[in-house]
Amino acid sequence: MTIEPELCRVEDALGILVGKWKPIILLLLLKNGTQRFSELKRKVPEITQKMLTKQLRELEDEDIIERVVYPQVPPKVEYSITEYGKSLEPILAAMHEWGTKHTLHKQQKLEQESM
Amino acid sequence: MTIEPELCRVEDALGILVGKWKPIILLLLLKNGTQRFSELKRKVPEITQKMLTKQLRELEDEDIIERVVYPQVPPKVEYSITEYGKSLEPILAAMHEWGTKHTLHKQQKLEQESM
DNA sequence: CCTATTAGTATCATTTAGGATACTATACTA
DNA sequence: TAGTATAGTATCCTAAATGATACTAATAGG
Repeated sequence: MTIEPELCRVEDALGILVGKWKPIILLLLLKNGTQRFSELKRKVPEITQKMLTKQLRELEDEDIIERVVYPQVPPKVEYSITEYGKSLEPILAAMHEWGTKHTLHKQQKLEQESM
Repeated sequence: MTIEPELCRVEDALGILVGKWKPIILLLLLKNGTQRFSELKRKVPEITQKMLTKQLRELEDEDIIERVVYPQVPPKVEYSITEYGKSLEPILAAMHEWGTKHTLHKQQKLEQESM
């Protein structure tokens, strides 16, 4: 296996996770299931509507999440992780595990430096 | 476990992998071991020296790679993955695996749409 | 009739990432 | 003595991501 195709596959996965708000959106949906636009907005107040919409659309375009519009007024739109999207969980789990170790690693480094 | 610390850990890992050239640099070093600056440059000709330097420095700052300078002229600097950096491999592997499936998924989607 | 509600868009501004190009030091070689 | 090689810096510029703010439609409730 040369490096090139391997790189592409890695970057495919990375491309889907990258975006200032995508990880938290995915974690929220994975954890709490189907949620309305306004619920997500409420749980991540720092995000602007424009950004929330944009990140949701991008995830939807990749079939990671599903968008269901109810024909009501005021509008109701629900988002949920697709079965396919759930396949990202091992990656997120691996990152979470690594990140936890990394936090320790950084702390130890700081302690060393201060001695 | 609330979402916040979980998110931070995920973003720590993500932050280290994100950067236009970081994945390929890591894959090259993981695959081929210690390499000089110029070797990396040769294998990734599209990258500018400035960017290569920058990405290498960022990886070094996180202890993912190690930089060894030989006091020679012309200069010789070797880069290698640290033991700690090797712990990123499961993440890269998970991404690679996922990306491979994702490529298939996209192909199937295209075929469906063209029917 | 006025107001709140929801899930957005539209427009503009700012920030961050990335790129192009030129420059450097110093020893070795032709 | 001019040219080459290496691992960078410095400066300027462009493009992409993100943010702030204001706006919309249509209905229900007071």
